[in-house]
Amino acid sequence: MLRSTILDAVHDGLRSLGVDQVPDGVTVERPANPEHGDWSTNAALVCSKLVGKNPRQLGQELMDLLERADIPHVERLDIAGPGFINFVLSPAWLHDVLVEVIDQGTDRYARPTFGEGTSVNIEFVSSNPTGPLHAGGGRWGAFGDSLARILSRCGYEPHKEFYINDRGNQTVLFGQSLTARKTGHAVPEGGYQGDYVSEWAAEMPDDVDPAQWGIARAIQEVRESLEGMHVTFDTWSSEKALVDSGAVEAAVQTLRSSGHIYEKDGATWLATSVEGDDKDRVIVKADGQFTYLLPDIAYHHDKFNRGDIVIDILGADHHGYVPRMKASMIFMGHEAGTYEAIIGQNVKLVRGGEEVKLSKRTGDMIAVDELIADLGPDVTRFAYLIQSIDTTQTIDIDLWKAQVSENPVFYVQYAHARIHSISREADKRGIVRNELDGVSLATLTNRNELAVLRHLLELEDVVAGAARDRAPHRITTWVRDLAAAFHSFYNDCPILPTNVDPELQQARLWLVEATRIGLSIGLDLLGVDAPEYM
RNA sequence: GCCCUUGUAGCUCAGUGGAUAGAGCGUCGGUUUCCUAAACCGUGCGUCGCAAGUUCGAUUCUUGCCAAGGGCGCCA
Repeated sequence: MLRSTILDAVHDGLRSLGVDQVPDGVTVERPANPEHGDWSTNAALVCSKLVGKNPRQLGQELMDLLERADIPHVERLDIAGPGFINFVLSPAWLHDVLVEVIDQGTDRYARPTFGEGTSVNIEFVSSNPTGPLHAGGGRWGAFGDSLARILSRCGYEPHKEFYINDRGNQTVLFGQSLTARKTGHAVPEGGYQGDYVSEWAAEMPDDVDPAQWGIARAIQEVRESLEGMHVTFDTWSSEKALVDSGAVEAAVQTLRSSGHIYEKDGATWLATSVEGDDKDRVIVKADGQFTYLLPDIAYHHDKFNRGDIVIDILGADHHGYVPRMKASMIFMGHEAGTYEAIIGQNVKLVRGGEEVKLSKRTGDMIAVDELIADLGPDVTRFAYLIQSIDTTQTIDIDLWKAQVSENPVFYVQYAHARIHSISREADKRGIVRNELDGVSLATLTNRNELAVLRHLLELEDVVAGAARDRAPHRITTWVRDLAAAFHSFYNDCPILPTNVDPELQQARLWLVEATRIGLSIGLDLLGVDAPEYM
């Protein structure tokens, strides 16, 4: 990589200027403003104090050395502002990027390797199996599935998992609600009021356990809804099966031998506060029943069989849960940091100018199905993935519906479709793209052409950053930027007309192909279709 | 009271320890005998919530305050 070559040269230069230990803060970065060159280093600013010179002076001396260092593609050096050294490169270095994209293709370009050898278990959605998935829950589906794709691209082996809470009070109430509706009685206190309960009750055969039948019905519904936006799971884990297997008792044994269990007020407590929790937690109540926490501990322990790292994606209302589970996993013998929780902020849904409160129990529902039916899977997923999971999201359904043909998803997809249109038109006109070896990329000098290449160059860093920071929305941002650069290029740089120089035409055809590769990679990571026609 | 997240353009949101803070939508104007106008180009726009600290440099990090949302059960 050219960046590391430049960084090495900077380090060498600093050493010969008397900086023995080059600080970590010395970096080589792409300046935001293209007028500041292609790469830039803050070396003189960071090191000036160490050698007792002012930044401009040190910068000048460093620049003199770098000019003699003969770094490939470097055309010119500038010192600017408080002491930045800017590297202006010949376009040839970006042409190398084009060759790299083409050589490596969709499968191998922008595929970091730092995750190799590590498996990651990602649990997400895991909504209560007592009804359809509401539109807020779709956010976790889109997020989790895309994160898995991104991690996979970085070499990790992701394992996507859905936990079915198919025992406990809620399931009993749900079963009772179904029975009540089926027999024409009132739904019990605290039961489920939604219209779907009546609909499902009508489907329910007479000779079944209502709770278990209802759960299976709900899970089928949730699974199909999520598949409707291309979200799938590798494992659907049953809480009931886990409890029946004796895993809970085994977990208690392990916790007991870890020495963090004690009895108080007739209950059994887990001393999670020694690992950062606010207070200790009850795991077995005075009446002998265990709390929800205990099966959860057993389950999270079990997930380590399917991942070196275990990630939960949880809604903001669960954030208080994280410290107790972190502590519990340490007690269960898992290294600190191998359990990780991503807290996503909630989704607000607005329809007809008013917020719709989502609750299965009261029956106020906008099912994710409904959203997908209105907007289509691509728009729905893109909408969920367009902003950071740390921000509360407001989805105004009327607005998205109205803008269904005029939104960022189509903008990006249109770029991809345009590329295929170019190929089709080239075929029609008998224009053949020659082997890349024989094509002179030096003809690509237009600022829009180079801008496309700069974006392609960024992709590997963007993918790596999205994986490390668990931030799929960075891919969304990148893909929009690449599409914008491509549309500008397309408008400014004709490709197929007869008056285009054949050399340039060939180079542009390859640039178009490289863009196609970039868009395909990005859209695939988001789980959004890359259409050939629009 | 304590904990988590957020506070950036009219709206919805990106972004960054640096050099003039960005995009979409909305406004107004322009571009098609030529590869998809679902596009492009131009136009306006900001005390980056407030205050202090760290730093050569803070919108970005730390602390306090203010505001919004979400949590603080022997519920799950």
